[in-house]
Amino acid sequence: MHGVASSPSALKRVATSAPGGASQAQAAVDAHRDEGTSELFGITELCKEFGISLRALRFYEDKGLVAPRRVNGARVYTRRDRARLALILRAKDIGSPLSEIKRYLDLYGDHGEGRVEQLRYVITRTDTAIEELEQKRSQIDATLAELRVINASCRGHLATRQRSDK
Amino acid sequence: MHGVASSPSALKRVATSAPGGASQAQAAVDAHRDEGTSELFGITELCKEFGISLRALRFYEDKGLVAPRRVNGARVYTRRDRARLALILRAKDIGSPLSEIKRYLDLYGDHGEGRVEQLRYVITRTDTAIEELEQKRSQIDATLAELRVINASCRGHLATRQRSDK
DNA sequence: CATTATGCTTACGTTAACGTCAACTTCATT
DNA sequence: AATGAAGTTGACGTTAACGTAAGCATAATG
Repeated sequence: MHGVASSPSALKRVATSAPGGASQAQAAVDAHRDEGTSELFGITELCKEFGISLRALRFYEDKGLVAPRRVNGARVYTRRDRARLALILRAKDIGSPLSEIKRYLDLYGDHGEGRVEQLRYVITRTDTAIEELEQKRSQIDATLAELRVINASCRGHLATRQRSDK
Repeated sequence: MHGVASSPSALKRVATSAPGGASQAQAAVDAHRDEGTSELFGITELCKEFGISLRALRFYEDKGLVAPRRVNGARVYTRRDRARLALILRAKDIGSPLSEIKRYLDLYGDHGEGRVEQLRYVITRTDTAIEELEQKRSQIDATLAELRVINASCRGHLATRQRSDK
């Protein structure tokens, strides 16, 4: 419950951030307000949508993970910003520290178009990222196996106890 | 590499903490000194065996996770202390915070072994840990899929570039 | 027009799990 | 006696990821 997947809102996020997320009735109601403006988001809007705090989102900005435009000082997020945020949170749920996430985003980031050097960079970067994730995955598998053994063993002992307690 | 099982020495620990750990030749040499005393360990001894720092072990003591005896102020660990430490580190690798580990150990505490309540605790704890890890695993799988798509796409573009560059 | 509501920035606080220093004491050798 | 290795206890530093509060500006609303 701690350390690993310590985000209590992971499920909620998956649910609410799905392309067809909020109830369609509500979406229809909102539509007459959002018509044509639905490409821009305010900070609270985005935070509610993803279940994070304002402070957190601003913090991500400080760390250079997102860079919304400003209108009278106020942050205005585009669909791309929203997409980046989604990536950030997914990476976070996986357990990556923000520093790593930044590196990941920096390479994926504003790649105008496929400049050859850029392409090579992205390729090697994703290669190592993939390797790392695969390692992580196998670590998780190993731990899962151990946990299952422990769990089963405990259940066994417990059953024995209860039999002998009769 | 972060968050989950972030201990780089996990494997080493498994290897070096095996009952036949240090080279048997050395063990034989030590034997004439340790004969009958081999049940006690110094702090550096234990730390080396488990690949942790002195500071860390003392820290665990501060947190009440271990309580070695003192001989002239110096810490002296018994086999039971060593066993506790092994448990602590295993739990840590799973991702439990020290506070949780303490609760677990307190339950396990002086009551010899397998008290029913402790068994139940371990079972529910591993149950939730397993669920969390499974979620994380599927998240990783999703990200891996995405990364592979990006990677392949980049390789494709790169190939195209090189053909047209000829 | 006064009150909320919302947002911004700056700055200090917090928790976890140690690392790093400094300043000794104790023990075994040389 | 002196040296060096190993141990001890504070005290302060560090990284990550925010939380909380303070103070100020703007914007919407009764």
